[in-house]
Amino acid sequence: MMQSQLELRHLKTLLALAECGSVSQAAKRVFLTQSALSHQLKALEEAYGLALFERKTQPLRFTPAGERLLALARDVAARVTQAERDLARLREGEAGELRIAVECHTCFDWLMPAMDAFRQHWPAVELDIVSGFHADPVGLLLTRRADLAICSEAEPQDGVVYQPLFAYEMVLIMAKDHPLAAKPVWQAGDLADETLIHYPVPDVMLDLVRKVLKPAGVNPARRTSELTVAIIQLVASRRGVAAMPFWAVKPYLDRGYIASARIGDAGLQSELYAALRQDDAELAYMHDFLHTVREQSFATLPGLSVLA
Amino acid sequence: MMQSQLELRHLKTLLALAECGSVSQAAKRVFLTQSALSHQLKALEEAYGLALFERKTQPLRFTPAGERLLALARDVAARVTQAERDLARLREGEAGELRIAVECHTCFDWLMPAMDAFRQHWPAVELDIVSGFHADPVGLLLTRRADLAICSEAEPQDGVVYQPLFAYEMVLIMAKDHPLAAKPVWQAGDLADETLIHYPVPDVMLDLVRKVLKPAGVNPARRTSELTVAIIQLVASRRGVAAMPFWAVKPYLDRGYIASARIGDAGLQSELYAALRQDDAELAYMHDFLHTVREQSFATLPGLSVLA
DNA sequence: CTACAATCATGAGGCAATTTCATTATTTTA
DNA sequence: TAAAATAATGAAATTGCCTCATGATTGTAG
Repeated sequence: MMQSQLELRHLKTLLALAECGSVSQAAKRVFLTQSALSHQLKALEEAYGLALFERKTQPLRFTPAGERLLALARDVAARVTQAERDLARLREGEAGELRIAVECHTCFDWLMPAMDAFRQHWPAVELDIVSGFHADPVGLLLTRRADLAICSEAEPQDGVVYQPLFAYEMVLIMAKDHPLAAKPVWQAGDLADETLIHYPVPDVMLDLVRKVLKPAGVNPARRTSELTVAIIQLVASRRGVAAMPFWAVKPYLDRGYIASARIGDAGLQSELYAALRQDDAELAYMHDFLHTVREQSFATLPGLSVLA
Repeated sequence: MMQSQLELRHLKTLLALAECGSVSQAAKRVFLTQSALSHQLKALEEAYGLALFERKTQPLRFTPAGERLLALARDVAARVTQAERDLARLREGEAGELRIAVECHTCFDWLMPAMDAFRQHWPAVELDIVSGFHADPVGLLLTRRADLAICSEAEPQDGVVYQPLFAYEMVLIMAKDHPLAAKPVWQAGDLADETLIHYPVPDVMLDLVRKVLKPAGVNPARRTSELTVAIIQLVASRRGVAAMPFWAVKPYLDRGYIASARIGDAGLQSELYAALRQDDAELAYMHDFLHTVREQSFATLPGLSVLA
């Protein structure tokens, strides 16, 4: 007994498990196999001679013992993170500059909370948003008008490195009484006679157009709006359909304002990357910002998946 | 960079290092080799890109970065210990009985603080001391009049297990103006014409008599006293010499009240073990008590060494 | 109710991280 | 200044963790 010593790795596993509710999902979160986590948890339970979870349920439930260890994990993880931030500041100093270029409207939903959290930890880093929806946010990086760019593809470019943030599914939303509202999966052709409502940005920045409609030669009517809530309202009022991140529309779906459908049989997967200048790639506050974004986003947005 | 993830193992190493002041001593404390710790610390420093210690000094000093990690270690270690205690209570319940048989007078010096700390953590465990200085404390165990016995030797016995506590050196103390006060090492023969002052216990419980004088056939005059301070006073008043644990007399040596000498060329090493009934050997509160004793003792008594 | 999909458990085997060993370098002490 | 103690280093060895492959179990759809 007590053969395997408790390690931070175990606590991180517990945190992932609590967030994901299943061993296999948690495994993806910590970049290990389901098997690895299963072994790890079994070892933990044997070490303490206590059941830590009830596995027969979905999502799995923690026993009181499991809850106690989970509380330790939350507590310790926060302290470790804080200590490592302090070390990074000792190494690189407190100050820096972080101007963020954003090309997607919905990004603000997760960007704002992340920036708020980051500001607490790095008060001396100058945070800024480079607004205006540029077709080429990476260009801003190289011309030093921004230090970090959010983008949906990692096109290799000299002097630029890409850090994966997360992936999610874009769903099609429509009025609840739309004739095709019951159809669980829409194909490109189903959109031919619809009005597509989207943000006022170039087509290359619209995943639905770029990855689905254009390849299929489908070209529906268009209408634009700046605000997410406005788009939702237009959709609910049968003025058209829109493609939105699942996490952005889930609250409206839950309340029954609108209906949603998968786009194509496999669904339309979107990815988000952060682009940085190679020189900045090792800066601690950059890493910490990206870490904060992932942590905040996974904790608050439903349906996210990890991105290698 | 950041190749090796921080683990609790590293934090434990830091704690040992802070307590011992040297890598090789710390290595003994955590039951690893000096080399292992050296590699470990180097990896830590490389992972954070920071020097954590100044090695050119004795005892070694922590840099600000090292201090920060050390603070994390103290903080986290305490929380982990507390959580594991809670788990143990979930597993085995809060209550229990812990009657301690003690055969050595000085033991009370470290036993009392340890019992105080333990009482905080296990309020429902009935703590008691079985007093009277029995020649056979292990007998009390088997007759169930005690649950734990402190003893200086681990004589194998059926149904009894021994847990090492710590080891220390017994030194000879004498008046500062004693003719042999400058002699750094005393041999058995040097005691022939002295008066030996000791606690009123059987000879088998006096390491000096049992391990040194008897084998050499030396039989000095005797005098007894119950109290450590009284013995110190008698020694300082040139009424005789005494053998005492180094940690018990260090304060008096530092203040110059008495002088001390090593007993025999290798010194007289004493060891302390806790004896338990085999049935009780897995009880969490027993383990925790032993752990508390070691922790408290190493933290407060000078010159202790670990015991396999 | 059965079949399929998803999740979890388990044992064997591979591999990488950590430890030990052996040695050299450095610092402290006598 | 020599000797003793402590620390660093590289290579070898061990340990332990992870992955793979597979079987068991649970949940779900037809």
